[in-house]
Amino acid sequence: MGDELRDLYYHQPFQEDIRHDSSMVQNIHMLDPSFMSYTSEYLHGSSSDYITNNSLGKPFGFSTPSPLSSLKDDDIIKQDHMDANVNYINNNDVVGGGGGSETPVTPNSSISNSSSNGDHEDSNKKDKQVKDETLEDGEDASKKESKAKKKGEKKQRPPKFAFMTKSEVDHLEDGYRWRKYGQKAVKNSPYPRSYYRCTSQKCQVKKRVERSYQDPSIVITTYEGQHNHHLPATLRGSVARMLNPSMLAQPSPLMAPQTSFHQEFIMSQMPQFYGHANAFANSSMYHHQQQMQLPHPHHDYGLLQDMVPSMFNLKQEP
DNA sequence: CGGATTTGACCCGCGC
DNA sequence: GCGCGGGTCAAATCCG
Repeated sequence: MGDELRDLYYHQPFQEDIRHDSSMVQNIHMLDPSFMSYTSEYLHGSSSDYITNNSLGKPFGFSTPSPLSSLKDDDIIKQDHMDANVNYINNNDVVGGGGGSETPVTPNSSISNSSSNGDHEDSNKKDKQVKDETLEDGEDASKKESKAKKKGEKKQRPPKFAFMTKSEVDHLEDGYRWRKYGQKAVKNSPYPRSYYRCTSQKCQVKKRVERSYQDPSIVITTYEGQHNHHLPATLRGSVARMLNPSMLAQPSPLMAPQTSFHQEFIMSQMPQFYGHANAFANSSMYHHQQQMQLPHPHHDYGLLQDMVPSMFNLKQEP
């Protein structure tokens, strides 16, 4: 992975809280890139703007519309088909963990620079709000404004990070407070997709939760954006240690405390905003197909940020 | 009563 | 241009 790419990486607000339902959660499967095809705008609308930093990308083989179809409890995820619009970078750092040190985590910066993604969301929201609030005389102007904004460049979206969790509960505790703001039926799936927004003021982080129709025991969670605040005080004590240290602005092991907890990180899905789409569309990594034995939960593969360093690599504001 | 959830309507981007 | 699907809004409703 080139430096220029890494520099563009956002820090990902990933946390996995297995506190309240730890007995039910058996495996945590980091999501495969093709899964992200369910976010049509994400993939289709900005395909060229994203690069998946996915160490396991190529082995994720899903020929059906749902990449989860082949998800198995035996830790193997396959992929034989990927959305041609999406480009994947095979980040060996993730699995090997050896590259983790290359992208040091800067624990405190997630708080100060989170405005980057919030801006996008804010602008999007503003477009709508302005439209609504100025129906009388400002409608034209607002429309023009929003159009002009989109004209030049495609709408940028915050970084996303998705993962699969084997769980009986849809909405996993992750230490933050969320307010549900929508629910939509998922095409070809009996299970709806729920939309959540962080309840913290000015925090634009969202997450989507849906259940795999292929394997209803699997919950797919997609985070979007970065939290610009600490964990809620009431949750910090019990959850903090399990979460991304950068979210807590203090170093703490992410995975280590969970050794007693049976879980598996199977994949990483790291969409990135980066215009190297075509560069990888035909790459061997992109087309490489093979099964990969995923890390066993009992193996010590270190912190998540070691596995997926780019996830925790903050985008630095100039 | 205030905050969270539900749910139908609406907006937007994309493909045909 | 139109239809479809994803995402969001916001009024109504629920609930502690």
